[in-house]
Amino acid sequence: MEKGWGLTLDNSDIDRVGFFLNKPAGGFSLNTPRLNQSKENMFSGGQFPVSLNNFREDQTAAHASPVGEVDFFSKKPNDHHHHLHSAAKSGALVVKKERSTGEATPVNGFNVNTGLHLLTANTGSDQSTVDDGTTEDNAKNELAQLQVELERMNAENQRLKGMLSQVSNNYSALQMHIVALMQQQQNSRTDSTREHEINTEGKTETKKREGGGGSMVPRQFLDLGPSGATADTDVQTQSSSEERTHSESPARTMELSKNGSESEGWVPNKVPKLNDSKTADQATDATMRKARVSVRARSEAPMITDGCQWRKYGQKMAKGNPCPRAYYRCTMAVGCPVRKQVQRCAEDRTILITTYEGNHNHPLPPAAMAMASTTSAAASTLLSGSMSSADGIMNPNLLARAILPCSSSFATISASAPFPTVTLDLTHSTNPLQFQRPPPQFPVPFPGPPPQVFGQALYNQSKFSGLQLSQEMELNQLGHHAPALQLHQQQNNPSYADTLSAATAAITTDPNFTAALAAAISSIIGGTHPTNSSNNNNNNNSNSQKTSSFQGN
DNA sequence: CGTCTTTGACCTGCGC
DNA sequence: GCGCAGGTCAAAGACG
Repeated sequence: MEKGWGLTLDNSDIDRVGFFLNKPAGGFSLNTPRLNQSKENMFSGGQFPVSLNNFREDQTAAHASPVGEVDFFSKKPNDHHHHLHSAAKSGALVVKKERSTGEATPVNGFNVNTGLHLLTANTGSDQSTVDDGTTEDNAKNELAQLQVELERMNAENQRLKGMLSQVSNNYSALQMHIVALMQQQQNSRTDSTREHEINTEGKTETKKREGGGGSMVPRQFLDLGPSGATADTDVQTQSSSEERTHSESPARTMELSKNGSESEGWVPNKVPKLNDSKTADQATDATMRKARVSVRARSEAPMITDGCQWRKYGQKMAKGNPCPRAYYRCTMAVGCPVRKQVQRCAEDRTILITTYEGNHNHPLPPAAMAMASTTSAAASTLLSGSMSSADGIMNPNLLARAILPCSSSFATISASAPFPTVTLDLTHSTNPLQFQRPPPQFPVPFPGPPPQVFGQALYNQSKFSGLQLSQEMELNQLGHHAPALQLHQQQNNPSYADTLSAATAAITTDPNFTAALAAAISSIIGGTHPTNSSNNNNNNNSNSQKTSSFQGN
């Protein structure tokens, strides 16, 4: 099994990345390194920057000096009066009114701040006439109330955090969907042109499209992933899929071989084990494995730890690379179709190229959730971005936009491969202009908002890549107002930019962080549906059974 | 003893 | 048809 890997992809890292880099949009500022269950972290995260921070400070002060507080009430009546009066002047009177009207104290910063003033605002010289006995009880009650409020706010904060995450997920999914729909619309307008392209590039493509559902090839994947697209897979497309696979392979493989970096990845040119005896369902299983996600990251370890259990089932010497290519399959469940290939880069052997394929058909531990959603999410989103035709293959640029709205410096779509492949390159230095890697085959502009972790971390770099203008333009085109807000935040808020810079530096210098980011990116590709694996499980349950013979070793 | 890795053999598709 | 390359299988060995 995996042991001693240098890269780890655990959820904590993902969360750290995600919240640190991405979440502040929408007024929230979840820049706490770890938003776990710690109350202090919860509040210091700044979700309620004014009221809660003050509240915590107040409470801390109250706890830190309880004696002084007691002395204040019992031994120094003058001061007592003085403080109470000051507090009343600064708003303590409101607290008393609230208590007099009921137990349900509204949670807002004003009230909390009022409590603070009660304890700290003692600079005045006025005398108070408030009753001592009731005041002491009130203070204790108030403290208890504040503690209750604190707990309640914690719960609320947790709930909001979850809601925010859900909203982010939904937003990403909707964004993908919009892009897909727009592309579909555009495809219908440029159908004739595309036909010409298809005839030019793929000698058998047109024939396949004519032959029974060939145009729906990408749609086959829609039920495989979590993108939320309607599951429209039918058996008709499966045969055509296989047919396409075989017929497209030569030209695309040759084209791919021209790209040095891409050729190092996993570029299969055939569907494994699809013979005549295979059923249509098995063909479906094969097609679901077409879309791939390739991650390039620097690591001295032989393999990145992504939370899943893998079993090595083969190793081969690939042409053009002195480093052997290792083949792994997921062993977390019998019949899980997910496989991955690990190979070191020929030019730079510190770079580890990990290519994932397929969807898990089993629940996954949290640590594996990020990378687990990679393949299925990439597959589904990748292909849902080109729903109605083979444009996902023929027009990789559009496809890339649908999948990875990010800088071309980090993500590329290899449409020359027989199957669409998302390549995430996380090996670059902090200076985005110093990319040693050969230019990506299909640059991926930044059409949409910086999605979650990936976006904000890379968006900063995309600025230097000269892509910002097009990004903004497409932002407007897509009507992504929230991302536009993020953009302005980034531009107008120096601290925000500093945060991004620091994050970028951390990402590019820390291998673990890079790996974590890779996992996060992979999750985001498909909208980061928490139930991704379970969805896939549902979608692939039949597959797992059908492929038992295929997997059964 | 069970699990995993290693590694040579085998299968398949493709180009010539 | 043959050779090449990618991918997979499965027996043998290693390991805990």
